[in-house]
Amino acid sequence: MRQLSQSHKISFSHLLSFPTIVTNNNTSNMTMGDHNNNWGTSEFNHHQVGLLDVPKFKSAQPPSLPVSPSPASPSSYLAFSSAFSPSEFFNSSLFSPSPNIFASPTTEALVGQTFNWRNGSGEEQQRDKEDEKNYSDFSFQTQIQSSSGMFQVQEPPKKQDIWKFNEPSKRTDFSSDRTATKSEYPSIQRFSSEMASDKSELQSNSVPGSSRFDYANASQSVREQKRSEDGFNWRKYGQKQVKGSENPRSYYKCTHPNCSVKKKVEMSLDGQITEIVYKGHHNHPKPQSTRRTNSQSIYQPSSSCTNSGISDQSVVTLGNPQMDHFSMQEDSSASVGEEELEQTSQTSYSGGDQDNLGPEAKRWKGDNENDDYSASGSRTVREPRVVVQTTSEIDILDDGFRWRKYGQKVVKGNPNARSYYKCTAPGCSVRKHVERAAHDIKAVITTYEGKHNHDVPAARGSASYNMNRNSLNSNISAPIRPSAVNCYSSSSGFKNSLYTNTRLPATGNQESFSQDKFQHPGSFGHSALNKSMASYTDHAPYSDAAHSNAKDEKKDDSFLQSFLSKDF
DNA sequence: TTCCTTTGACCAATG
DNA sequence: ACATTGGTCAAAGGA
Repeated sequence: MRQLSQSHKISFSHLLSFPTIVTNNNTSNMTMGDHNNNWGTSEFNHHQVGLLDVPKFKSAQPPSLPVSPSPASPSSYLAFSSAFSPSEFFNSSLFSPSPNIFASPTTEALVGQTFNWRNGSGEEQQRDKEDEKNYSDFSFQTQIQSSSGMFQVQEPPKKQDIWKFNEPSKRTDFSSDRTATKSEYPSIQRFSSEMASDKSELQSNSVPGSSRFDYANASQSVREQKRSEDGFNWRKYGQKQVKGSENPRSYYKCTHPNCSVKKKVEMSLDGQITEIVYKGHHNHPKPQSTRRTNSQSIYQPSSSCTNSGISDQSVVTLGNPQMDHFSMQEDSSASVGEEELEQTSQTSYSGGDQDNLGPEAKRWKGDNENDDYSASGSRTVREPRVVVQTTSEIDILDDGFRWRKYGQKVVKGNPNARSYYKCTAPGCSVRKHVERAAHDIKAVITTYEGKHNHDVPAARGSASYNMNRNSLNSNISAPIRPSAVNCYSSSSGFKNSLYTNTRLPATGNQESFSQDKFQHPGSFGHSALNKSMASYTDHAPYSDAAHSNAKDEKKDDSFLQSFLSKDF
């Protein structure tokens, strides 16, 4: 582990000194034969590696949890504009994948983004409500690509009243050394909350180039820093190495008296929170935040950060530079008050098929079924009924289209969750799902269904956006644009493409359409950084995918319905 | 002194 | 009943 962590060590300046780290440094060493496929392969080593750490950490400290995000300014992170793509960086050999934190291969780089999110400080509930209507419009906008929010209405987890919040890419490591100090973690958490705490502050800080971090102010009181992004104070009471994951799991209790809310957090070795599971509901208001005055000092959001507010009921995932994943869930049944809707989760089942719950989840489920905690003796009386999940529209670098995640599940034969995405273009019913191959975490299987009825969207704000749109012709809008398409899934009609051993699915896919890319560079806001040499050899199957839209739509609906009703 | 994290040990749930 | 695994406790130590 430590060796692994060492391998991740890289200084921030070093990072910046390699702003155009070439993708696909690794060549595929996995053959499609592993899947009985003869698909074109491209290297894909997707992972959620924490990025860019600030050089503040205890040397030689093991990455015990909670690994503390360094108090780097988000702007430092956000400042990764087109000049530097973290995803590209991740493609470099400087990073190795974290096998167990492969949350979503489709949630790639989101750099230099602009956030719009709901504000959530307690005293601003009124404004929250006003903002609420805009909440669905929550969006990430990036200089390279953009994301807009989505809602995902999920049925309550079957036989499960825990909130499981999976944050595949909770944060970004700003430090070069993963061995961050514990005080840094709250910092990053605060970033999330503080981003939410005051829109005006953030906006005022949203000055281009203001990617400055006030380190002096970062070292404020420990207690303050220990407040999590959800606005509550937590006390860690345990840490455990769980099976099946190299990421240790930390257990936290709410420090408020008589409050038995717990959460467990899994964090990858590189410091990224890969999963947060909440249990119970707070029986108290969120602690009065004093961070507001500190927010600016702690983080000076860069220009790419604007803020429309984050609700206290939301959990902000400041993610992985490859993925900014904003997730929010609301417990419609919460009775403590809206302020108590802080518990959010993205149902992401880590394992098991039954109810999509792994043993671990079942344990907590069982606890909740009993409505009490054996340890604390206090009771949890509220259960989430309807979960509304807001996730950023996810821009998929790999194929140029924008995708919205609408589901995730673990399927038989593969412990890795399969992410389901739908093209966000209006009227476009193309879907795809992505999963990491069971046998090789470096391999990602992407399965497409349907045909895009639109051009490849260029990155919003991209100078070439219009050019791209104008230049794209119908031929370019070939059904789908994965790099490798192999076969139909007999059951779903999905078409499979397999990316293997590539750091980014993006590169492989894009490369597969390299000609398009060159002809229409605007199609890929980050294309300049893509130097993937992966080749795509077989487009033919796409013609098979060119079903009629009507057919696809029908299939979409049925699929989605069945999917949601069955698994969500 | 207080509060927190760390961490090994213990307990309980699960298969 | 047993082994495995996850969850929690609590002493020790740090900030």
